[in-house]
Formats: sequence, structure tokens, C-alpha cells
Amino acid sequence: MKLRRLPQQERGERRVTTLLDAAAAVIAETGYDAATMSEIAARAGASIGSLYQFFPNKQSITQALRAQYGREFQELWSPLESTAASLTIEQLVSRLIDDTVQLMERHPALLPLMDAPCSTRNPPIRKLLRQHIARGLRAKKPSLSEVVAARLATVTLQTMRGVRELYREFETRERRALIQEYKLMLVCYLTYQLET
Amino acid sequence: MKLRRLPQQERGERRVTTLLDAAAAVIAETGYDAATMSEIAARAGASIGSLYQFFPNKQSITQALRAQYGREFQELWSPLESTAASLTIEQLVSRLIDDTVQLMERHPALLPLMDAPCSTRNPPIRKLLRQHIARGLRAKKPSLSEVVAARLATVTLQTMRGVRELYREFETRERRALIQEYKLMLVCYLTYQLET
DNA sequence: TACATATGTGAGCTTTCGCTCATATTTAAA
DNA sequence: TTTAAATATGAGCGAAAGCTCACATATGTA
Repeated sequence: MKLRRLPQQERGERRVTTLLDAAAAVIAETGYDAATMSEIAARAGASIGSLYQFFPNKQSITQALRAQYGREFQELWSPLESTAASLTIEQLVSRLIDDTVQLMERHPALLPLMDAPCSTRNPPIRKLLRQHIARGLRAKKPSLSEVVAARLATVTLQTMRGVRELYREFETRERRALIQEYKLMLVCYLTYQLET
Repeated sequence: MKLRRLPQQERGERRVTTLLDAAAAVIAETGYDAATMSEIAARAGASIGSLYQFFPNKQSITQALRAQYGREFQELWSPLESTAASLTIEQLVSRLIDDTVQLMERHPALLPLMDAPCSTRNPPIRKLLRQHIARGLRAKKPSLSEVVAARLATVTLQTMRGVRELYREFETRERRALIQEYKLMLVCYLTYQLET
């Protein structure tokens, strides 16, 4: 999380979570670039000085948010590696997409944060997710080479990014229909790739 | 294109194209937000004043570039509506993806420009492309309802956006392999949707 | 050559942003 | 109660961005 100073009192911890919530809200509304530090502080009911007390710069905020979201994905998907073998492809795809949709609705900042700048030390969430998916796929079909599994995972993940973009452009109703189409596409593709 | 003043001499037209080329280069390298007007002018060997002589603001540059790229897509795909019926699904998919790849390589600014802000008067290229794809699909299978065709086109287009993202992350070799996977996925999906 | 118009120039205005710092207040331990 | 550390504050600094404007030069026409 890389805070400038670790909160040492309960008050400090409350501030940090309040600030992160505010940051997520502002980023969700305006995007990363347009989100300003002053607006984040104001939204949290704090002063700019207070914000910089804990976060040394703007990037450190996105790092913290990304780390949090990454952990939540990991919690959802780490069981998948052991259970994927017993799932049908439909179930696997449904699970992947539904979980993504769920996290995106819980964290509207996730979408803009995927495009925000990332230091090389703090790799994007994407890489983590790709690993999980690749392992899930190999659990389902162990004869897949690592290279091929990584490729399938990349395509699968990028397709799920496509789902994300729907949130920019479509309302709930049409979005549901489109999500169904995405599931179908992935099922078609993975069935072809895993069952031959 | 909405220029502040239309170029009236050959000199002016040269300036405009030079400026647009420079803008595309800078945007390709740094992204839209980080691309500055001064850098664009400098890259074109012009002064800032000269830049503002023709382009009233930063957005007008992206509008001009987007319009240009939109026209090129249109040129490539407008014949598709009449010929799609006689193509196999493999051929259609190959055509769509290869054309996209080709334009992306010719115009490296296309990728960052897709995410750049767009006024409501100047709709993103995406909408144009979606229409073309939807018409192509209906040409291939006239029994498709407009709504369903639009949905398939959306999913197809978003998949092609996925291809675009590969350029951020992968080198030529792996990219080629991944593009093949994308084609396969679209073929699987469209075969399922168009032939049943 | 003379004149109007098109194009070119860059110092600098205005605004906004990320961020610092001197200082004030709250908290917890001694 | 005293005291040191933790937390809070916001005026303001420096940098960089978009953009203007008064003026200089180039070009076409008569």
C-alpha cells in the first residue's frame, strides 16, 4: 500500500479508509486523470494536508486501490484452480464473467483504474487475473501446454475486459443481453479449444 | 474538421497536414492527455501561434484525426455490405480483423484516440464501425433482426478492440499468435450464431 | 511597386494541478 | 498534568498546461 506514514491510531485508520473511498468515488466519476487531489480530500471531508499525510502522491492512491481490488479478485478465483476440473465449460465461463460483473458493480472505480498509469513495480491487476485463469484452464485440461493456456487466458481475459467496456456505453437492460452474448462466445471458443 | 480558419494557400494546407502528422505522432507516443499543444507545434516545426491559427483548441485536433481514420475505415468496409453474403464466415472475420490490424499499424495514434474525450456532436469511430459490421452481418444472414445484428456487431467490435489492446502489451511474434486466437473465437461464435 | 490578405511568431496571461510546510489540535502514555 | 507523538489544516509555491494577442513576415494580385 506504500503509505507515507502508517496510521497508528484508530483515527488514522478511519481517515485512510475514508480517503480511499472518496478517491474511488471521484475516480469513478471523472476518471483517473481528471480526478484531483483536492477534490478527493474535500470529498473525504479532510484537508489536502491530511491526504498527503498518508499518501505521498497521487499514484500511491491508485496503487492502494488496485491492491485492494486485486486481493478481492484473488479471493474469488483462487479456489477456481482446484475446482475447475469438475465444472462444465458453461459453468466456468459463467463464473468468470459473473464474478467480474459483480466486482465491477461493487467498485465502479475498477474500470477507470485499469487504464491508469502503473509503475513497473506494481503490475496491473490484469497479470494476476491472467495467471488465475490460465491455471483454471490447465486444471480443466492438463494436456494444455503452458504457452497455449496463457494464450487462451489472455483471450479470455481480454474478452472480459470487453464486458467492462459495456458499462461505459449501455444501460442495464441491453448490458445484460450483451453479457449473455459474451458468455456464449467464450463458451463456443473454449469448448472448441478444450474439447479437441 | 472544424478548423479555426480554413487554409487558403498551399502553404496553409501543408501546415495543416504537418500539424496533424505531428499530433498523431505525439499522441501515439504519450497518449492524449499527456500530449501537449506546445510539443505538437514543436514536432511540426511550427510555433504555438501557428497551431492555434488552424486549430481552435486541443479537441479539434483529435476530431480531425478521428474523422480521417473514420473515413479510412469507411473506405475499407463500405464494400463489405454488398459482398459479405458471398464470403464464408472465416473470410469475413479474417477481413474484419486484418483490416483493423492494418489501420492500427498505419496509424499508431488510433489506439489512444479511441479513449480520448469526444464531444457528443462528434460521435466516436466505434459507432460508425458498428453500423458497418451490423450491415455486413445482415447481408450474410438477412433473417437476423436489427437488434440482434447490432448486438452481434457490438460483441464483434469489442473483440476487435481486444485485438487493439494487444499492441500495448505484446511483441509482434506473440501478437500474431493471439490474433489467430481472436479470429478463431469470432469464427466459432459467428458460426454458431449465423448458422443456426 | 503597392497593398490586402494569409500565415507565422513567441512572450506571457490565466488557470489548475500536485504537493510542501509551518503551525495548530488531538490522542495516548508517563 | 505533562509531554511527545500522531494527526489536521490550508495558504501558497513551482511547474506546466491551454490559449491569446500584438506584431512580423510571406504571398498573391493589381
